[in-house]
Amino acid sequence: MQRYNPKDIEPKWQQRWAADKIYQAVDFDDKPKYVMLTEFPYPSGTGIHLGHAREYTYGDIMARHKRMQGYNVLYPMGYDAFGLPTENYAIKNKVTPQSATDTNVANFQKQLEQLGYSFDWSRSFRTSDPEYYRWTQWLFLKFFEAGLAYQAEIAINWCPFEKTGLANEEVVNGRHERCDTPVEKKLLKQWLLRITDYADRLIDGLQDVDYPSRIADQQIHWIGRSRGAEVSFAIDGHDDVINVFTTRPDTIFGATFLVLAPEHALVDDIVTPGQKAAVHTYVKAAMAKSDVERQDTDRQKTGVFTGAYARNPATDELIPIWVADYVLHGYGTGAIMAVPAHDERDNEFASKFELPIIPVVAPVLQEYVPDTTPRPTVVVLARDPHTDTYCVLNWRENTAYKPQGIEFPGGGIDDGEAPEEAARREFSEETGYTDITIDRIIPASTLSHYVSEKGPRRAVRTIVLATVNSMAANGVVGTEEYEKDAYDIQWLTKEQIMEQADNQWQTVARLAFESSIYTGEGRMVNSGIYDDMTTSEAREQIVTDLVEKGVAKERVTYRLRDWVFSRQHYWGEPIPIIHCPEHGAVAVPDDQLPVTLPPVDHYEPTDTGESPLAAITDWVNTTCPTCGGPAKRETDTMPNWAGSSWYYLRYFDAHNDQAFADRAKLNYWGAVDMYLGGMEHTTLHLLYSRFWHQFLFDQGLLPTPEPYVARRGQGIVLAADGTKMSKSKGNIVNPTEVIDSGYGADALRIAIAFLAPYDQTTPWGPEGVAGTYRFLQRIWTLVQDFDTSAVSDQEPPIEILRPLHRTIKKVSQDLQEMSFNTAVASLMQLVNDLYKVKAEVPLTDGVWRQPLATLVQLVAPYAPHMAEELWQQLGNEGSVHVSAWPVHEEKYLQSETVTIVVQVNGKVRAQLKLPVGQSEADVLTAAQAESGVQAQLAGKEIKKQIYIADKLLNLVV
RNA sequence: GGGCGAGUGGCGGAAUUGGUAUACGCGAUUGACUUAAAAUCAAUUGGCUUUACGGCCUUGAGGGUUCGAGUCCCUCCUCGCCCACCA
Repeated sequence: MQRYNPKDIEPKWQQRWAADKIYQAVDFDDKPKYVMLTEFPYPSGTGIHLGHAREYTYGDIMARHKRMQGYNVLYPMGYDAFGLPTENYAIKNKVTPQSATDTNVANFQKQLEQLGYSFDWSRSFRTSDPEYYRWTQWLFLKFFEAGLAYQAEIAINWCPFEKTGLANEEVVNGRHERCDTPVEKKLLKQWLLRITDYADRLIDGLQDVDYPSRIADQQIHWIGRSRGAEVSFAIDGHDDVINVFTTRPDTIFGATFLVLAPEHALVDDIVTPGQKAAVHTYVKAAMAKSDVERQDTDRQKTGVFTGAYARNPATDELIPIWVADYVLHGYGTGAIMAVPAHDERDNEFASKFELPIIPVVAPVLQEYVPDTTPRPTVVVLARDPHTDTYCVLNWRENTAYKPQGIEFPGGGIDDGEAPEEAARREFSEETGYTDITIDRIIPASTLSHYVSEKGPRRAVRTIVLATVNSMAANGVVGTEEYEKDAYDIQWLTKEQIMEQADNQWQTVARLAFESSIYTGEGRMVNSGIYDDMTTSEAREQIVTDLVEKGVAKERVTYRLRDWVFSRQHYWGEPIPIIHCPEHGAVAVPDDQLPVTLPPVDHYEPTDTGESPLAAITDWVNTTCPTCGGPAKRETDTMPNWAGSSWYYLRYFDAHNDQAFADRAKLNYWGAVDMYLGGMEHTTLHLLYSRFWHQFLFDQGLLPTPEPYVARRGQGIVLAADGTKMSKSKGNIVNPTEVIDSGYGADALRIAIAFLAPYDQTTPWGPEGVAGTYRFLQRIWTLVQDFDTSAVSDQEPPIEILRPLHRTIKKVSQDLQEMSFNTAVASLMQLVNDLYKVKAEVPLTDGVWRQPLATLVQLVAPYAPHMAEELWQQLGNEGSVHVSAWPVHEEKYLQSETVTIVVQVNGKVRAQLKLPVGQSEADVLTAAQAESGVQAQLAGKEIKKQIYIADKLLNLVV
């Protein structure tokens, strides 16, 4: 008998599999194809970590399962080798990036092979191979030819640490996502890709693919499509107009001022002489601020008046034009109409600079009666400062017009009366208190309907906040007949009010207490002919009317910006463009691709915003492909995301030197069937590669509109203490060390699979591997104890077949759902069951042969080395990894007896082991015979019984 | 501040989608083997209570629907991730 020693077994089979090429995918095979893709790694100097192992182990399990199910599986692997980390590593270690990449890739390769993954290594490549980036450059030129790659001098995000421009997607909270350096603005001539042209396609395409809603939602949100209107405001005494974008044209009657971004082109034109200095100072200061400073939402609003006015096209009133940095230059038109009553930012700004606030949308608090005349009313929230309580009327019982419970005092505003006067009058009439100070008025802030003696009526309520100065009261409580003795005056805290008030009064209280402004839907007030319309009706009608007047158009805007595609670094694909004084930017012709990186001594980035390539004059100076005259090469390189935007396509035809991939092979392999990767790439790599793919599809270069049929994101592996693994904390788990410590790759793979659901972030318990190693050993022992020479023509007993087939079913189902942890649990359960059976049926009996072989097949995707070894020991031909996946038979799952749970009043009182298919009456009789049930039924009458066949009987007494 | 997700033993986590809560593993305890330890095998392991049979409680907190709720509904608390002045 051999001991289970992974150190012997694992390298042996790794070599054998490579020699036999059993994992090589076959182009144009008759079997159905399946492309299992995991994100290729960046070959850093630190080697692979547990996060890589988790991703590739899941992918490998699925790939192996599909292969055994008879698919022509392509499970490829390569290296995303261009980019700053390698360049930095090379600078630090005084080597070239090329040789640093060679070293790191060799290290990665060794580690990945050690884990026994079934990659088809024959299709591997690095994005930094000239044979590969030749095609990255070729594809870039397709964008260039289509006008989707363009140069522009814009203020871009600049990372001062890595000395390069960045894409919008690489900036998180104003910092570079990779190195956490605060990002600066820098005016540079940049290459950009027009990803915004694909904004709609990138959203709509998500309907045809199987992505988790989390990922799809995040992409949709990132693209940020808003439908609204662009409205022109005429500048007073000026020929120009200011265009603003708004999603709420219904609120235009409440637009009391305009705000321009500091960068807005019209700022200089419209500023009045008196304001020139102030505006200039403000704009200069705003430009100098970093993104971190400008995006700090805790910061107070700042701004300055331009002295100019514009005419609100709805009200025809003149409204002031301000400049403020809370309006972003890059979004919409860089100018807004401010509606301080219904937008929190505008409200904050208006409050600070004392600009008028006019509410135009009122929330509808109660069932609404539109065909009655609205009646202006006040509602008074009067506070006693000594007790911090508010005065309410508590109605004693339901009357014809008032429900029982609390409300705030108040009533109708008489003709010619100001809201403030009405508030004083009503409050004193209803409560007897007379000495109050009015603090704040929230005009026309809610709409509701009520029933009076005159029938249903409608109230537009103005909320009045007041302070009670003295508790002296005149004793008059209610002047109307129906009010007399009908309510009590109470003083309640905010909390008590929120607890006791109905929805209507709660909303009133919330508006008053939180001074929150209403941003939701409702009905129009203070909006001329649009009054009483719902906000959505008004939205449509106002836009229609403004379009007719020629001052507005419907418009869609996006949060997404064009992709800044230039990097000022050495270690990337040179952008294949030649600048000619005569012909401008000219594409490098096909036959001159690739534009290779020149070997250089110094490739440190510069502070000037120029690539280090610019200093290599030999390389830079060239001739124009169009006229042959002297010209210069583009010296910027592509971002790290370029090579990874199409790499999966190259696996379909990795060594083609005539095309990025052969069309027939692209047609055969089609789209990636399952793409597993990290959540952090959702708005970067995943979005970028969908963009490239959609564009290439439109160019007729690809057969499918979307690159990935399905996408899943694996969770992060944390350190044992629940914190993130990091180099600085020294708590990184190295997969190689786990393997070398004696547990082997198989035990590690199962520990990963068993850890948690695949998409869950979870801590790594180092003891887990000890447990899975033990599990493997138990399987190993079963096969060692089996007499491999024993034969039997008998069918194995049902005690073996039932758990076996139950497990085949469960494991197959779980693999389908990627529930790897429960699949492993059920395999462990099976082994436990078999250990019990071996006491009855000795392992020397030949009936064990088939069940053991099946067990080995079931664990093969998880523990490929041990499974292969045992498969051979059991005398099977060929590799277990190309054997046919077992299929369960229902007949073995059926049992003659079932356990029926007996509940009394929903509590379990007994369990009955009964033959299948008993009648309800028989089950009841059997249940009543149980002592535990009898005790509960004693002296009681069964009122109701619920019976679920072969499962449960619940008696209600 | 907004969006999404999650709270189950000492720990990682199960639960057929409304029907025996705590599968499987780790850890712990005990026994067998051993001079001993490791390894292995066998057993116990949610809490309180009872000599025992048993009883009571338990899925973040509180309420609701139901014969029956970890699962559905409402209110609240906590944590994680993503986004964050996007008009």
